[in-house]
Amino acid sequence: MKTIKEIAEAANVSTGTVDRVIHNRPGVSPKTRERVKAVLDKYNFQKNIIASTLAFKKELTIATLIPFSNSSKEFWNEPKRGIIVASNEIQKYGVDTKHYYFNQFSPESFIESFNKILDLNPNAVLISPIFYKTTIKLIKELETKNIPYIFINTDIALQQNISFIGQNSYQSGFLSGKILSQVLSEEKTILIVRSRKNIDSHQAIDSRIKGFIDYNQLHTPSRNIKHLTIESFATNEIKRKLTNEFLCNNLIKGIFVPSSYAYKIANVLCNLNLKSIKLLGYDVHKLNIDYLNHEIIDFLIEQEPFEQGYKGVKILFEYLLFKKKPNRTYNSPINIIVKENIEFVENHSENVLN
Amino acid sequence: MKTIKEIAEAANVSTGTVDRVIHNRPGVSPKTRERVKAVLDKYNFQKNIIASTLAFKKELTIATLIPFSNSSKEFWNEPKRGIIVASNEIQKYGVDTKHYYFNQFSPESFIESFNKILDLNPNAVLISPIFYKTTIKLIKELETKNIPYIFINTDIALQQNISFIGQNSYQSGFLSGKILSQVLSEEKTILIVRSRKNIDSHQAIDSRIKGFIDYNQLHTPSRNIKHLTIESFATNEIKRKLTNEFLCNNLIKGIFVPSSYAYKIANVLCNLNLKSIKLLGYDVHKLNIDYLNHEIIDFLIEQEPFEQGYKGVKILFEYLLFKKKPNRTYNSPINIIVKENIEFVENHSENVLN
DNA sequence: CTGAAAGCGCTTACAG
DNA sequence: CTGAAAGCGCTTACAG
Repeated sequence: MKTIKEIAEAANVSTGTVDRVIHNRPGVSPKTRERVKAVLDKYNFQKNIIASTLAFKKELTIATLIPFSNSSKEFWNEPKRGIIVASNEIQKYGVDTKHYYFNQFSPESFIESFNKILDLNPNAVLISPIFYKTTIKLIKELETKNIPYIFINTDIALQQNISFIGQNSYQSGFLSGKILSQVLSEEKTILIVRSRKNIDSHQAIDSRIKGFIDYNQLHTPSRNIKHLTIESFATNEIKRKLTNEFLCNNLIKGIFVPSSYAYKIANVLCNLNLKSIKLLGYDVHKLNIDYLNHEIIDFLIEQEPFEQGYKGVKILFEYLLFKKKPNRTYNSPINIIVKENIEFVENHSENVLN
Repeated sequence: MKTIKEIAEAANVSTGTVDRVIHNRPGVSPKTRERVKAVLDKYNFQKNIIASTLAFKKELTIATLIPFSNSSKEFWNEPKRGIIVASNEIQKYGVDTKHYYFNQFSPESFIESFNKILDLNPNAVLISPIFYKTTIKLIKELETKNIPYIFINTDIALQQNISFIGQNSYQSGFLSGKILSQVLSEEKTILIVRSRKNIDSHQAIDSRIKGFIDYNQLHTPSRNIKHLTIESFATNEIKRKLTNEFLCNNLIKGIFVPSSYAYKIANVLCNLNLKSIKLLGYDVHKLNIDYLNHEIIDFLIEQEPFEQGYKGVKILFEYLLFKKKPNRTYNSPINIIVKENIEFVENHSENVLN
């Protein structure tokens, strides 16, 4: 491995000039630039990143923006933990991180935090773009400022984000359709429960439902699928509406909840003593885990949210420091979690490297 | 963050002395040592690892020892890839890696490669200790030389390995029991197929079978479970023996293969036109994937083998450079893979960060 | 036992 | 446009 000094000697210039060429900085005559480039290429020069970060004193800053979680029981606590762990790792290499949060049910709070990031003027941004229209509008600011950004968890097509890390929602719904079809014969009815809140914000929910329905149309076409929309996830409302459903239709043997709120349904099923209903939901967090362990919730679909946060920060870090171009998409796995493997869900407990 | 220079000033010594104290090197009077330590503690000094690795020119070497894989289709190709990716990452920080392989059916080849590692005299070793007795014997050499080592994939209790990364085999068998029980009612017979080859080497296989049987005893106690042992995984032998089984016992509706060779059984099931048999095996590799996509294999249990190799190297790296003590055990997840989520298995395709 | 100084491979004012 | 030199924060011979 050649050093800058050796390159400089070979090209008959000073190390300062080599540095200018390597980083495409101005102040080098075209002729010299070409000569140095040729030597650089000849030896396939790779700069020593250790020496580089030691000498480079300007701090790099990465900003992150995800929904806040009130407690470790919630879904968003995992991406948050991934972000924090990655941040601690890259701190050693002189990269600073600032974390911003927003209320996942309030576009206004998203805007507010986003503006703080614009004021900070970081070198790169990680965003969970839950609000479609709001994001589209705000993201332009990053683009005019030439700040690279990455999306996690939710993707928004046609943006200039350098990468996306998250699950293929349609396919996860399709898989959910298969799982319930394996345990419920075709004459059993399945109920899909969603909330209005979700309708406004998460496109992911739509895709999950579409995948679920498509699976059934393909493989169990005669299955009856019913839909239930609730205003919120308030226990009373769920209880009343579910009771109605079961009175009208006692063929319902399975429930598909395409959001992280399966535990709310599970709670009501316990109440109504309907524990044999097969219940499939999304996301591994404390509230869901409790019902999974009692097999009120039978299946959870998991997407390694810790990894989404962790990988997102790491990708930005390598992009900034090593100019490493990431893939356009990193698909999170679609993991099937049941009582018997919940204990080993990645990074769920203290199973963390750093 | 204080620097060594600042600590030196505060303690009224030179930076060399501070360095000696930090690294517990000899040549410092007890009195001075205490004084410096006090200042170090007072400011909670953390050394700048960047500057440290730049100045530290002695190369660190990590050796790895896993079964070789002839092609990217085999299981061991994934831990190998994880090891390579991690090795490339830590190369930047001046850590060298040497990779050794052995034939997973030949203890002799294990010994041969192990001896090469002893000759190399590396700073740390990653091992997949497939052969119980052989490992026990050889590992002592590492201990007398005071070389730290880590196990991946297979654990051997009571050794001085600093960490183990792998799946809980018993629990994975228990989960397999549940999966087949969900899709096969209790009166259906299940066949467990294992090979002699495995009996000699893998304790993991025993644990998987035990877990599988325990689940059934607990939840479907009246289920009939049959055992079939084959000498090798030669197609002809499998075909003959399976034919016998199905002639004698046409209640067999499920097969549990507690190794990565489910594709060999799948091949024969295709031949015999017994595609409706539910077949569950282990490990995601090309040969199994093909049968999973055609739903001849219905389920595969996966353990994120890429991650085992990757994490193993990273843990040794952090142990050597930052003196970071790893957990005793990192449990690999027990992932359920079916046709509908195979595409998104972690790191399966080019879904890799580095 | 202790310190002064050179050096690791880059980056960055500064001078010309 | 270009180079000489100082400096990033450690580590390591070397001298005393």
